[in-house]
Amino acid sequence: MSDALADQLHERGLRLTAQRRRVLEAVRALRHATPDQIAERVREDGGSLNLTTVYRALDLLEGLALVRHTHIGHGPPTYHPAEHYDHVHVRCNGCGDVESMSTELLAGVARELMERDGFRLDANHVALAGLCAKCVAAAPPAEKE
Amino acid sequence: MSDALADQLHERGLRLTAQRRRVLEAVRALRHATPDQIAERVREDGGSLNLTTVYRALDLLEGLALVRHTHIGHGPPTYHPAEHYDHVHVRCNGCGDVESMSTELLAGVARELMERDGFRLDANHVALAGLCAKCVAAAPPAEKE
DNA sequence: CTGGTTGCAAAACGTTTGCAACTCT
DNA sequence: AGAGTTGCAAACGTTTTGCAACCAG
Repeated sequence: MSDALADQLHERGLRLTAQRRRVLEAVRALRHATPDQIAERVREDGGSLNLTTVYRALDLLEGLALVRHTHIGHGPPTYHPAEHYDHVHVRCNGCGDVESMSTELLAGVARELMERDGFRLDANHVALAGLCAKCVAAAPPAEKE
Repeated sequence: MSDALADQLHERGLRLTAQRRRVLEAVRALRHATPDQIAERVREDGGSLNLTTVYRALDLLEGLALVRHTHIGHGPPTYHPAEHYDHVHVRCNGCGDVESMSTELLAGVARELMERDGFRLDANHVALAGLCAKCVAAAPPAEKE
């Protein structure tokens, strides 16, 4: 089951360590999490884990297509289990709120880019930016980023 | 003319300094530039300018709607004169190439977000990500970010 | 004159790297 | 045993902050 991990590692001569298992578990438990939050979560669960190791594990897990990451605004990237990656993030520059939407939203754009340029859009990799209804209403919006 | 700057500053009780004028000139000359490049440019032109001041001036100029910035990939943001802000950036995660396209590309998405959620899309603020034709062709693409 | 502005040095932030110690297989 | 892996400390690049000196109005 979770030994998609074990198998994929062994195939490549890599090792299954407690840290890697914990990082993957944390990503799956949190759904949306930064490297920092992942480390913290593992520690709350009684594990020990260096931030450096989290970065290396996430890199590895992304290579194995078990996790994916998204850039939302300026901060650190957020990691998702590969199974829950399929949505577009839309972020308000005013209040910082992030909404998840169906990838459907960008289907037309994806098609156009593919047909015209052969470009394969990764609709989930970066969050769309703008101003939500509330922040549009609130006069000259002091945008954050 | 360029004293949209002077006027706007005075209205708010702020001061027109050589540094602020130089930063705005550099942004206009370069069209696409990071804070670092802006500082360098000013120094090449014989001015002196601290990086800290560039950050503060850009913040200010953005507040005055004279410049705007875009996030392209992981690196520092790029600043544009407000007059040349109107295009979408599309970035390949494989080779890092960035293409500028008409904002038209996202017009449909912008309309949908506005109608459905009252969300005002800022189509230019972040670059769309994906893989260009070349990088799609090149086998298992080792994506960079 | 005097409050806005600058430069410098230092801190903050997220991320990466070198290296010795350690551990999975 | 031996290659892969970890943790630590230090370096990195970008951005922010505190503060004294400065200068535009």
